[in-house]
Amino acid sequence: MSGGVEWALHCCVVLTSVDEPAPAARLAQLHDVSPSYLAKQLQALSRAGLVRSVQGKAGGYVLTRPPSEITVLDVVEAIDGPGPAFTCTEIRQRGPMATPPEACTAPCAISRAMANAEAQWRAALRAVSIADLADGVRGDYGPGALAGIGAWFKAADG
Amino acid sequence: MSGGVEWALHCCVVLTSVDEPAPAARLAQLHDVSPSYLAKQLQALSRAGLVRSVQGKAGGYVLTRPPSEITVLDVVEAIDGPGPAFTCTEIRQRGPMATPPEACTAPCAISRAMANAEAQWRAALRAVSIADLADGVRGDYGPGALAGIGAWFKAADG
DNA sequence: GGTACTCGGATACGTTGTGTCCGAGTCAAG
DNA sequence: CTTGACTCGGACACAACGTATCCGAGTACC
Repeated sequence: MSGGVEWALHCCVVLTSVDEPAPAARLAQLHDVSPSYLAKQLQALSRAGLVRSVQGKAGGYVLTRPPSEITVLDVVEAIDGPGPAFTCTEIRQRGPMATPPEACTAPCAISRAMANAEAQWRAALRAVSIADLADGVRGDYGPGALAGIGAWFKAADG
Repeated sequence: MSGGVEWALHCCVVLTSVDEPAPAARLAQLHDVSPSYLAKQLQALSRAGLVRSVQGKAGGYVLTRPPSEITVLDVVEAIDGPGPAFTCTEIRQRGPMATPPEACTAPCAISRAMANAEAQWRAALRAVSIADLADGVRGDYGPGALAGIGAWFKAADG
């Protein structure tokens, strides 16, 4: 899985606690990661419609929906792509003992098992929202953690 | 995910219906895939202890356990590696607003959500055995399908 | 003892992910 | 209205992993 997913999720949680647009460079400075590469991930979130970009002097990124309406699965699919990780090549239709195509209307047993497992995975990610993650952070480090980050964004530098 | 997982799973199902050792070249011929590359996957299965290789003139691969004792997860981990797909970089400990290390005894909320989803995925794969896959194939194409493949292995050519 | 067949690891190639850069567009200020 | 500076957006190199291949070591059979 792409490592940029972690960055994108952290950025979404941070965007929960800031009301003004947050520039990509500032988010990169906060997490101490490559600004150029983080910009790429935020562009992907923008294409997926999860965040909205405002340009100009005081521009940046803002969430398009309330955090409770954005699931972790949305972010993962925006970065890694919506396609399933396992792709069936239909090798059962190849070779000397190939299964005839008329018998291949339904996916094979292997494909079904993998698809079912991925469905479970997606369901678990769909059940968690960005708001839930923010609540988890508050529960771990206290309510002041996210508030402090929100205040840091307004300050000149860190 | 590595595409070789599909090949390995198909090979394990086929090995269910053959009692004599099956050479890698023959399995590749059956599936119409690259013999050299399939050999690499079978070597991975051998290292994981799922199959045992017998050398010599009538050599090949055989399952080390009954098919009901080999799970799909075992095969996936043997090919793709046992490590989790999502790896937490602990970026919360970096940057100007870094979380102090003494507060990072437990994984962060994001890491927990991803780990939970992967646990669901693994559980689904662990619940399906190679014997279950073979039963599914028999249910789809009739009992003669796997038996025919077993007979094909004894024949001279296909 | 010879032979032919098998696996096993070491070796190139291609694609995807990673990281970076500069230009187009836009809002704010003067 | 002009200027300016800051923002995003897409296009451009680099690296790592997955893909594909080959030849040598070992073994059972003849």
